[in-house]
Amino acid sequence: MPELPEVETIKRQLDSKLRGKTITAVTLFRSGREAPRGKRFVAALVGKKISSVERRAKLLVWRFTDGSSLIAHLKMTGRFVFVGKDYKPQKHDSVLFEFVETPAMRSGQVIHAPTKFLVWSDVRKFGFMRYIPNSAELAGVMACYGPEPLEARAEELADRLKTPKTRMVKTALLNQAVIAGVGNIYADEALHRAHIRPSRRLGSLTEKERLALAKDIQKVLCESIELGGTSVNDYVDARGEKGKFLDLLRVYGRKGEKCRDCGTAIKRIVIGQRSTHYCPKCQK
DNA sequence: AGAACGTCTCGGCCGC
DNA sequence: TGCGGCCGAGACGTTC
Repeated sequence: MPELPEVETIKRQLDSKLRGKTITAVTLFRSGREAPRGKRFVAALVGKKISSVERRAKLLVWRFTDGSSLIAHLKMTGRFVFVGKDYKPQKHDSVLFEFVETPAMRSGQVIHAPTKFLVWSDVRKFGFMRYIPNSAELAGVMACYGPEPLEARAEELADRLKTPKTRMVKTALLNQAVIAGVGNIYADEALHRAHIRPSRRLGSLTEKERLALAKDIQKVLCESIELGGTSVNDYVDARGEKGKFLDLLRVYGRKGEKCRDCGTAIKRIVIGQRSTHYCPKCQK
């Protein structure tokens, strides 16, 4: 599923196409967790004008001009994809949004002239959308997350990797309250770059190692964003295109293949029920 | 059959 | 004995 670089890619596409537009229709194809209390969800959104689309951790945030917002989490297989006017809903689609540039008024009637269609689909239905009525409530949701790795200084990120001393570093990286937005792929990739084994306990890391890891987290995320993220299985961006970072992965999904640095076979273990990949020679 | 890019909840264990 | 912290297991649909 999308991690920070993939969500960031989608965020940029949504922001560039939806900023300033108004939602004119929301169609639900099935009930589900992604659209709690369907009618109210639709009623809350229709007529809202988007001031910007932002990202926090792996959440997408549509900010509306009236201070309310819509948050969306793609989890493993959620997707926002722009579609054409004659698009036929597919099996796992659940919501279709229609937008107009500016709602034209004539004799007190809103003239519907849709210019954009966006579909939300989710094969596994883990993802969700939630309408947030005011900025205070939104702030509450955001407060659950640790610092944004591309906004915080590396030193600040490194400091968050000190405790609890007995926690495995991989487990800490996956915890969104520690650092926001890092998921399974980029945790493994950053640890390889920093030459640190995923099973190391935080208490065993030197200050130098923590700082190196923090900087490698920032680097790998930036590099992936440049290439539109990583598509392992399902991920596509809002244009329906795959990310191109897959070929640059050094360990994730490369069990048995040679380490690009030393030629040793990449190992796969399980930590915190997540598959974890590392080079037994390069990572101490 | 087993695993999949995320996260939540629950139960058990450890240590103060 | 009580409680917080932490960890692992299981759950959430579906696909390949």
